[in-house]
Amino acid sequence: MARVTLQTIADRLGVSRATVSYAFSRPDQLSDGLRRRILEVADELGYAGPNPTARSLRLGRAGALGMIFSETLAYAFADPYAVGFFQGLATAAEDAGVGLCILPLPHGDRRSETVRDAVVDSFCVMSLPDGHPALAEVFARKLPVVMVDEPYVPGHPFVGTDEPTAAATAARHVLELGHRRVGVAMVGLHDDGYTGWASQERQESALFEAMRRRRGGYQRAFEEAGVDWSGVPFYEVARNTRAAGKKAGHALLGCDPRPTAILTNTDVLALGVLDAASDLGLDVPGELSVVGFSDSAAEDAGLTTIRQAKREMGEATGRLLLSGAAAKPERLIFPHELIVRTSTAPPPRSPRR
Amino acid sequence: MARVTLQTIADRLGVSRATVSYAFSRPDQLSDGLRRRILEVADELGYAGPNPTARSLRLGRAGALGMIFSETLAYAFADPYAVGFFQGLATAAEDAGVGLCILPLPHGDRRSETVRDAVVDSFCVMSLPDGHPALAEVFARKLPVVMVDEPYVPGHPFVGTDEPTAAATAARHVLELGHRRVGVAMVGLHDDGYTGWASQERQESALFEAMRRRRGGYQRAFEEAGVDWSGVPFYEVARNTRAAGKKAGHALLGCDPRPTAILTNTDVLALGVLDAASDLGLDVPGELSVVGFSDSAAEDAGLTTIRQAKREMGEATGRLLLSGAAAKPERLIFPHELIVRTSTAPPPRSPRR
DNA sequence: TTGTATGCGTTATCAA
DNA sequence: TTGATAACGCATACAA
Repeated sequence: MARVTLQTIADRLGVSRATVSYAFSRPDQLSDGLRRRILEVADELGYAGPNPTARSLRLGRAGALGMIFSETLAYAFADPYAVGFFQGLATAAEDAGVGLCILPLPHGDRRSETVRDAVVDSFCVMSLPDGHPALAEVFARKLPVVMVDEPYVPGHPFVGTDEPTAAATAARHVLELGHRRVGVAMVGLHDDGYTGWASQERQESALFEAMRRRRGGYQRAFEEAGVDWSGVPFYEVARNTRAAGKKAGHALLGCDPRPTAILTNTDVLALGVLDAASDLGLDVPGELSVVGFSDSAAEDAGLTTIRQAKREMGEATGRLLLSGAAAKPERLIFPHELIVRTSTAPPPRSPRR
Repeated sequence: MARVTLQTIADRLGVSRATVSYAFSRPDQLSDGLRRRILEVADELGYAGPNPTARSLRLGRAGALGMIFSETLAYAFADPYAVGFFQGLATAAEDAGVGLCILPLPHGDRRSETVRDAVVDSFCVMSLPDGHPALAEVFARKLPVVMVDEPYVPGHPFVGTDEPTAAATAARHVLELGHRRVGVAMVGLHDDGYTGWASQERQESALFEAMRRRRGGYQRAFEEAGVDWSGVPFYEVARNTRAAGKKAGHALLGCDPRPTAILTNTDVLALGVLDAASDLGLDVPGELSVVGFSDSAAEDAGLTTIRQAKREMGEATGRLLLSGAAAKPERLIFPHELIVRTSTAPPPRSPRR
């Protein structure tokens, strides 16, 4: 009973392969009695049902949507923004009755052909740095692709946020509250593992387009408000974790003069900054204002943040891919919204030193 | 340029299909010049590379691991326990260089053949209620399967927690603190959407094995402590959300006499109970102790809980499936641990009424 | 180093 | 209602 196929069953019953196929895939094309007999024998022989791969080959469809992240999967699933997006994407897949295939990319010197070998009908590519080799592999497959957040490839469908405007909104919020000594903590600019102060040049040459533009939004808001951007302490961290945020917070709060407000490009980082403030006994928002980004972990902590429609973005991406509309190079920019909670307030009148 | 295959390229160059195949899959079997020419023509013709489905059929492997939940995917991704498990599973898939294919199950009257059609080499089945039809569909595929948490199917590999003991540990904790008026809030016993008080009979007939056993652990601890279980108010909710936990909290805290401690079977529910306590102006843990489960959302809130090794469980499941060891009916029970934080304390001396 | 032939397990077409 | 045949696109044993 090594391998039982349609043919095995056909032979056993003295009918043709096609007939057996009908018994499984087109029940209405067969007399009831014969069908029952076929199913019976199939069961008896331990037939596992029509082989999905063969079926897929014949039918020309995989029944699955491929999803690609730049980071390790453990990291991706630890990111509330990504998980939120995921919820939406999964919902779309669910509605269409197709699988959602998460494709790990090789990291370090590990080798892997997942993109080349993935049995999928389309790809969702999220947050890949400029020039990442996986992007070329994806395009080589000549399947529908939707890019999410970054990179934007002209001529291809894209789903994302108006990064500069969203970031500027966050920055303007603290500037309008009256803050003039503002620090910035960002993650996801480069993928070289660097954590520390980032020069203007390093900021501008960020590998990840979305974060690069987000940073540009901060700068623009400062310039429009007539606040000197070059004096803004800018701390970059390598990983989007609370611990990294705390480290950034301590670095920034150690500046002289100490910032009265800190902008971060993720909520997770912002939580870490709050930890640092707490370590130093600083009152938030009395002595320090903190702004997050994406509203993915902000509510309980009372964090002011920029809300993004992560779930809707995921769902839209899925529908684009599954409806075949991904053929057209649509560009879907989802709205964002400043959510003011209790982590921001005007700066103290005479700040402690 | 409808469809370009190996044959198209072979014809164009006047070589055989096999030669072209070699150019892609066995570069060493070919002269460098010919290989380059082939690749060139392939590029020119817009060849997308060897068709993964055909390749998969020929090779007899899919290069993907299938994953099944009982809930909608949006719900699964909102559950921190599931996401934690996922991190581990994804890590294993990543290490093995295979895809992780999430397979939505049909819900409501929706029809879907995802399990039957999934191009995967094995299945991970998580938290399916007893008798769920998807389980039969999975077994019909005759592929390696690992069940996680529930149901346990004798003769098949299983990864889970010692539910009764873990639950008893949680219950014993509050009993040993001196609580005698304890309420219980649980989710995931049935899938009929019911929210409200649950009779003893309804508790015992819970559809989900893990939660049924977890509840049994609570009861056992009470009986061993000589506390009357039948007097324990037991509130059941349909969804694992903070809002549902809050509702349960209000119901339980409305009892007379009011419980001085509440056990919940998820952290998310416990957070909701804390919300309810806050609504009523109850001090935690001064006037009310709360215990969660799984340590998935507990830390910030200072919640006492049972820590489960979700990520390790996911990784172990993946390795079982990917190493081929899933052939043996291994039964991996992962350790749990009571984490005491600041949501539990002895009951008040003379509790308010 | 390259070509030939065959099989992987289905399903669709068309004829009986 | 059922059967024969031809794809689907590829990889491999074997021969040249």
